[in-house]
Amino acid sequence: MNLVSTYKCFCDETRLRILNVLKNGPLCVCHLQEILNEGQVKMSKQLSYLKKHKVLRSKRWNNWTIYEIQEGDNPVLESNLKCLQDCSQEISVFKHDLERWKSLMERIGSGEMSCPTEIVDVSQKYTNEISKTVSNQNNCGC
Amino acid sequence: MNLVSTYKCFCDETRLRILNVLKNGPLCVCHLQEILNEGQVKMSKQLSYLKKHKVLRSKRWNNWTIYEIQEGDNPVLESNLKCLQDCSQEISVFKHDLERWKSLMERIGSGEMSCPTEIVDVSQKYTNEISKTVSNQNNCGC
DNA sequence: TGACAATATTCCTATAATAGAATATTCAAT
DNA sequence: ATTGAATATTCTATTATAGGAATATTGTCA
Repeated sequence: MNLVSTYKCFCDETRLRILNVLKNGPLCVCHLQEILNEGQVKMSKQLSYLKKHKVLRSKRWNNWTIYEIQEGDNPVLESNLKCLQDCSQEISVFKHDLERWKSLMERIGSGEMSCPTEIVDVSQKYTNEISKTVSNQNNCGC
Repeated sequence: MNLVSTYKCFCDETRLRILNVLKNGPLCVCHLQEILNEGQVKMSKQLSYLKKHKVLRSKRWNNWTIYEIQEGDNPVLESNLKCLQDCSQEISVFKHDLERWKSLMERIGSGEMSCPTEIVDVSQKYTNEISKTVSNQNNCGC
């Protein structure tokens, strides 16, 4: 069943952490490795797992593979991604990952890293948003 | 992580079928066995799995164990149960299970089965509702 | 071309999950 | 007490999953 396959994507901590980070925008494997502080094999495998199950898609940019969330026609996926959004401030692993995501974005924005232009764009968009004060809302008590 | 444990409850077809049926009201193990047409061990184990993970709760009534959905403080659970609701007319296993649920309810309502009073009540409520025409709405395209 | 960076894959092992057969438990009725 | 119905548990075999080490692939650059 297709439903089962979507839920399986959500029933592993590493995969949830990946999704929690990627909902802010696309990233390369090495970025995710750094943010989650996990090994290369683990990361690569879970990313391809999520890709195989149509939750992520990927593209190549030179040496890098950029992964991003594939939204579209899966309401179960959509609704649970929204739930992750609501949870991310309550669950400490998620919060820490997002903090590391922010500092990575700042580092990328400052130009001290070679990195796909698409990711640089994400970081620029982020740094623009901080200037108008980011508000962290959470309505869901999970 | 607690989230993972909730999602694990949704990533097995049998468990999804159980939840799909139980959202109409409590049932005994033997009813679920009949509706899903599955073995006793399989049913009993999946039910206790869902109970262990706080998705179901159970009570005893004579020889029978009545299982029902334990709603309350888990937004992820709640939101995915709602999604099952929306899906149940699109996914044929779910639809067939609900049809078998209906005919079981009618059989119980007609008094030809010995069965916990609580379940009889469910069947009575259901037969009352048919008289005012049941409407099957689905908004979620999964 | 050779070296190197980023990523993917293969091989292997450990652990978890699923479910059937047989058995045990619980409770009511006789 | 014994039987029988409903349910749970144990034992076991099979399959799935996760992730590390080693290796392969892909693409850049000197």
